[in-house]
Amino acid sequence: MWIAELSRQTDVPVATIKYYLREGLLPAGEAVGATRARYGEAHVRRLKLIRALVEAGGLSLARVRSVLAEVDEESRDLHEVLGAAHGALIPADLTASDESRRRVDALVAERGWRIYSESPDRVFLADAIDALEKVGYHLDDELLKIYASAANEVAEAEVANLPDGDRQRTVEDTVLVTALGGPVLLALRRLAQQNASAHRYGSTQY
Amino acid sequence: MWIAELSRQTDVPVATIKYYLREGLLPAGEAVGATRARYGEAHVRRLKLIRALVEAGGLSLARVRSVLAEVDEESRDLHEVLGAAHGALIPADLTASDESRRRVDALVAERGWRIYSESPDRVFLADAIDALEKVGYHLDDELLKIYASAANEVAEAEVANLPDGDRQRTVEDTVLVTALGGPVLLALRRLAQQNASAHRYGSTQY
DNA sequence: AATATTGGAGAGTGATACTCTCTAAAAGTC
DNA sequence: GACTTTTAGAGAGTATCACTCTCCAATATT
Repeated sequence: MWIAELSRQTDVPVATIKYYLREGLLPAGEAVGATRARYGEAHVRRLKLIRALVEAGGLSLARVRSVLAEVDEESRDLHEVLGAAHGALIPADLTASDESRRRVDALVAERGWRIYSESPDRVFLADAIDALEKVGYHLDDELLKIYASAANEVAEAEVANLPDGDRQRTVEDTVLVTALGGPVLLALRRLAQQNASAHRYGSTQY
Repeated sequence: MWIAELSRQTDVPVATIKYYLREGLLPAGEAVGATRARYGEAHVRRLKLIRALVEAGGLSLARVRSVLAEVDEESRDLHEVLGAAHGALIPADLTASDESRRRVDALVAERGWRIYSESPDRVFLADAIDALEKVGYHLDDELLKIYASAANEVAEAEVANLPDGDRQRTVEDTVLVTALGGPVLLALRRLAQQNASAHRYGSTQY
């Protein structure tokens, strides 16, 4: 298919597709002469993945680029790739207090989670805890454990639900579930918070 | 205190404080002569709230502005204000398929959650489900229920943990917990996903 | 009197994600 | 075979966001 058809199938303007090609987010099509290139199903899928991560997942193109680089990484163990793709989903320039890092490490150890010790998510979590403390809200251990157990239930179900497929597909699916499931979970949490606050603070009518 | 002191206490540059004043995110100080104004503890707290929402919560200034408008709304019932402040945390221009809206409504009904029927979170959730479907990943009812139950556990604990305080404080705390607790929950979920995928796909070493 | 700080307003900056314009080459149409 | 349309590729332009800088006259401080 030509670029116009790729644009039609994905609802992404031709100019934007060209921009993604230039930026290396989308592999070039198969050149047919100097001013023509053919695109295939792989391009459709890749383009949908990019748009999903950007629009629904709220990722920057820079972050999408890192994620795609990991998705395409073929030399490593699948589990390693999943970890790396995961890492690419979050900001890289984080600092967190030692106190919070210790709390995170203790939590991971207590739950017996198998996590790379250098996983950026550890630092990210410690940083998020710091942000709460900084604004005067202390996240106590009990609440943290409730978060962890809820997170665990969700994650186990998500990973169990991942369709079997080839390696590329599995990595893509994992990235998608992680990036797009987040908004789902957060929306449900806000709904549940509204319900809980209705019970705590609400008048009778709602 | 003068603006320099406000800047020192909050670690926000004077130029940025002036910008927030101009943008109406921060109320003006008490004018003392033509070129001097005094700021107080309320300004420090407001400024910390803004930075927490922007930096840790990842909100745009426009969204922060709507949230603050709701926080300052004094004429309404507390529970209503909480709902509105909640609504201000999410984008406003959403469209979702009828199919997903129905699934959301059914889920809310099944759980017996007390939610305003026009809550923007319903649409937001339906939209997030659509985004997953669009990319070829079907979120089945069982998984959706697991998300909902995990969200419920977290939300109940969060609301129960909210300190007693005056109305203004309660609204601020709710907004903070909602906005800053999100990253915490998502980070824990990613850690739990890594653990789950270690078990499903992992080699022995990690 | 000399120096420093402030409020206020406008202009400038850097990053991000496109979007538009242009050119020469090629493909399709009559 | 002339004419119209489409394409690849690259550069320039645009819109938004969140600051950040500069300047001024009016105070305060030393």
